[in-house]
Amino acid sequence: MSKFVAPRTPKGFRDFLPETMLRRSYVLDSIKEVFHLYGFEPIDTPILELHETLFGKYGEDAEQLIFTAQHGRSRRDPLAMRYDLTVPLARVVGQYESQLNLPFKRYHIAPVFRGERPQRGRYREFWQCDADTVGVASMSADAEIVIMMVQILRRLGFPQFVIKINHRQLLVAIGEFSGVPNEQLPDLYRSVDKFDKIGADGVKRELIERGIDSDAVSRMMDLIQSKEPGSNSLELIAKTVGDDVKGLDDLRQLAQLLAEASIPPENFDFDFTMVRGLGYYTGPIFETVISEPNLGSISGGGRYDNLIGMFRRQSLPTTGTSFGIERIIDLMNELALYPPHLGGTLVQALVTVFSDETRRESTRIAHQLRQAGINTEVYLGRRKLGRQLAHADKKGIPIVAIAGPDEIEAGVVKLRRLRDGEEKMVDLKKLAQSAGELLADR
RNA sequence: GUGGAUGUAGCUCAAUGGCAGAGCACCUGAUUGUGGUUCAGGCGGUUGAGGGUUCGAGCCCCUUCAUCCACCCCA
Repeated sequence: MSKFVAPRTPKGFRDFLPETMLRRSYVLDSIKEVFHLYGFEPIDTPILELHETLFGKYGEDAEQLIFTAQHGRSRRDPLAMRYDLTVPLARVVGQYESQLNLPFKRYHIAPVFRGERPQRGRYREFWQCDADTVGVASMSADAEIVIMMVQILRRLGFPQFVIKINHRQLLVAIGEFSGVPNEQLPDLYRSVDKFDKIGADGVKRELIERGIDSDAVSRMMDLIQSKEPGSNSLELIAKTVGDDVKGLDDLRQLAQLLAEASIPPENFDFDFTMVRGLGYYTGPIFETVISEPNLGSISGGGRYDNLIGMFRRQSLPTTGTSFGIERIIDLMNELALYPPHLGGTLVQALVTVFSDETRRESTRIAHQLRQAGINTEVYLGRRKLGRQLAHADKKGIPIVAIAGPDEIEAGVVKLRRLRDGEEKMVDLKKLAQSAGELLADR
C-alpha cells in the first residue's frame, strides 16, 4: 500500500509538457542550425562536476548559489551541480587539449543549476545555449560571434533587436581617467549595469552612496553616455580619454568587421553604459536587448582570455556568447513568433479504429502513412468514432483516416480534414499521396 | 538573503463572520459511422496546512508551507 504524495516539483524546477517541448525544440533547433552554419560543433559535459572544478571560479556571492550533490554518505570527491557552461568548457579545454584542434569552436546546450529565488524568467534549473571560440585573440572571432548572433535573432524572427557592445578594458580606462580608484571598479560596474533600469541620476546617486568621489562620478557619467551614430562614439571617447586607450582599438576593428559583413547599423550599438556582471570578462562584451516591447536582455557574452588558465598552465584567449533561451521562449510567445505549422502536436494523422476486429487493418493503414513520412497515431482506445474524432480535434491533429467495415470491404479509406470537414474516399494505393495533398493544401 | 501580495473544484475566479458557488474543462445523453456549435443532465471541495478568537470562520488573529512580484544578483 503506497502512500499518496502530492505531486510537485522542487522550487524553481519545471516540467515541460509536449506542447511546450515542441516550442522549445523549435527554438533550440533553429539556433543549432545557425551554429552549424558557422562551423560550431556540439559538446556535452556531466551535470555534476567535482566541487573543486566549480568553486573558486565565480566569486563568493555566486558560490553561495551552487547546488552541491552527494551520494549517500560518501565523502570522497565532493560534487556540485554545474552553474554555467563556461567553466565546464574551460575544464574540457584543459583536459582534452591534445584532442582538440585550435581554434576550437564549440556550442553547448544544456541545463544549469543555480539556487536563486525563482521569479518570472528565472529558475533554479534553466537551459543555457553557449557558443564560444577558443584560441583566437583577434577580433575576427568576436566579430564572427556577433554576426552569428544577428543571424540567429533573424532566424528566430525577432523584428527588432540591438546588440550592445562595450569593452571591459575601455571601462577600466574610463574609470581611471575619471579618477575612480581600481578597488571601487566592481562597485562602479554594478551600479552602471542598472543604467537602463534606474537612469543616469539613479546610477549617480548610487555611486556617491557607495562612497565614490562625486566629481569622478560626474566625469565618468558624462563619458559613458557619449552617444554618436555607429563607431563615432568611439572617436568621441578617443578625443577625451586618449587615442591609445586599451580596448578602443579592439572596438574599432570590431566596427570595421561588422561593417564589412553588412550588419545593419540598427542591429548593433556601442553602448558604454552596458556592463556584464561576471568578473572574468577581459575584452569586448555583448548583450542583446529587445526594446520594443521593452523586455530586457536575451543574450550576453564577451571575451574572457584568462579563465581557461584556471585549468591549464597557460591560458587561451576565448570569446563567445550565451543565449538566455528561457527568456527567448517567453518573448517568442508574447510576440507570437512561432510558425503556424507548430501546432499543439506533431501528429499529422489519426487512424480511427472501428472495432477490435478491424484494428489490424487500421494498423496497416498507419504503416502506409508512416512509410510516406507522415506522423501517424492509431487510436489505441475502444471508443466510438465521435470520441476518436474529438480526440484528434482536441489534440490538433489535422487529418483523420476512417476505415470501417464498409471501407475495408471496398479496399478504400475515408480521409477527413478536421479544419474544414473536407472528405475524400481514396483507394488504398493512393492513400499516402492523398493524405499528403490534404495536409499540404491550405 | 530583504520587503510586499496571494492561496477556495482539474483551470480561472466569486461568496457583509451565518446553507461553499459560477464559468471553462471533464463525463453521459440528444446523435449506435463523424469532432468543433447547441441543448439537457452528471461528476467534482478536509476553502494550502496547523492552532486560536467566536454561538458560528473561506472571511478575524497567530504559526507554517507554497506561489507570484519587487530588491540583491543574474540568463
